[in-house]
Amino acid sequence: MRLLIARCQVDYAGRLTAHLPMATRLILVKADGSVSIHADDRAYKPLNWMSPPCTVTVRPADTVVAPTDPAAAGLAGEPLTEVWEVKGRDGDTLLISLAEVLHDTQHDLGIDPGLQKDGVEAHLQVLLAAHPETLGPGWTLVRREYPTAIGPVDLLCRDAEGAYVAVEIKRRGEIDGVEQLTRYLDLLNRDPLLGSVRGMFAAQQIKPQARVLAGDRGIACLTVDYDVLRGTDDPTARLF
Amino acid sequence: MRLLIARCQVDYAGRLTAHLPMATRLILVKADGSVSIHADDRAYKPLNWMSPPCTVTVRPADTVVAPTDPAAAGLAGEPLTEVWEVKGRDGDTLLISLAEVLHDTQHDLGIDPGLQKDGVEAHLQVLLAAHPETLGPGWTLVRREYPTAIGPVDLLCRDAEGAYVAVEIKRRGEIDGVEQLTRYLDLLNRDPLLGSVRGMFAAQQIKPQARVLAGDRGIACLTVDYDVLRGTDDPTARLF
DNA sequence: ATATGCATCTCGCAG
DNA sequence: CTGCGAGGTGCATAT
Repeated sequence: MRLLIARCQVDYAGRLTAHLPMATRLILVKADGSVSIHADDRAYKPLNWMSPPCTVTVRPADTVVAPTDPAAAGLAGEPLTEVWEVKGRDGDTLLISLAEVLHDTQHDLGIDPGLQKDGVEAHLQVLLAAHPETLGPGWTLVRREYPTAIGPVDLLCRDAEGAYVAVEIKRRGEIDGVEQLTRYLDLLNRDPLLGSVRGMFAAQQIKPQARVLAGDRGIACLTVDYDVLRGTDDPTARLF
Repeated sequence: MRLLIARCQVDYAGRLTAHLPMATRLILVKADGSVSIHADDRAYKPLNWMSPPCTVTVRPADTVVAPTDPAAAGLAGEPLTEVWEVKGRDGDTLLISLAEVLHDTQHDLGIDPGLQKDGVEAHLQVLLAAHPETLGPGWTLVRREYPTAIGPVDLLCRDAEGAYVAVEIKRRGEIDGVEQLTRYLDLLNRDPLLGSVRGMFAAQQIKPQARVLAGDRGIACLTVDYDVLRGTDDPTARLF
């Protein structure tokens, strides 16, 4: 990993065109060849970047600064040291015009062992599939990821009376999740083998608007307490 | 901006729990107080991060390594130098356990002048508004951002026969865009002044599923060639 | 390979 | 402040 602190101007041309005026920024060049440019704020998003795979071509500034060169616009005579041309797989380009390099170091990090996650939607689905009685007394699971023409329903269950219920699971229940479940229900209710299929929207938190929309469409809502569900968890059913 | 290269272990607890085993990584501490941890690959996404506003508390390692401390798990006796506790506004925490600092520099970058963009959906809308005949022969524009109770329709047009057409514009046409247009059409068709309003879904690319759903609802689809449209563009209509 | 959906999404805008 | 949509979304998974 190479760390540069430099005065630079950046021009991106690809799915959009974007321009960063000359200023001091951090430039990260990683071992996979990717490049990103960071300002001194925002933890997550770089100002500009090029995802791997990409290639970096470095040229002395005087060979590229020409009247038609986009990098020449707005420089107002500030001398450049180098111009980097970063090319992505889709032909998009990042032109980094370096005026002054204040810091330049290289570091060998090795491969990262990677992130271990817990608590995402997949895990919620596993837990609810293992404990369908959480959804309603006497409920049983038909199957997880029940297939339809427009994608799988998270859970298909039967209630105590044997009627089918399609369950959509989200970490955060919002309006688009209700829309999604509605589409599934439209399809499932055309299947004569299932008969009438009800819907249930299960999430750790459900936003008021989503709850109203669900109610308007006859879809039941259930807020799930992840920690409680986890407490009833069979250790052999764990994802990790 | 502070740049650290360090052997570290990271534990996040918030909207999910996540764990990074001990390894050498880049730690970025920015002027706004935000913290991010990068591996030597991926241009865009950090392994872990804490968005501002957040606070960093640094403590000597021996004051925090206890049997119940999550940072103590898996360390197998590797000596720590410091433990950083980063707390976010929602009570989420990032625990960074530093074992060895290989590089530590500080840099003053100043505020960034910021990014200038061009070519997004707004521009497509401007271009189509200037050339409604692209949508259909003899079509005219009623107005951009035609207001409804649930938000503005991108374009309201009249076709050659004078009938109203609501146009939803996306860069990439997907299923939720069709849902959005459907909601607008439901409302517009209740307005007796407009009479029957048809729908058109215009995008640079339209996904098969979105096309099928649109067809099922009697909504026309149009794929727009941005470059061709741009070629016919009146320069005075440019956004920038 | 493409397509579909999730994300600690982030970010900006409007009500 | 919340909701909603856009993003050069990135990213993993299933097809």
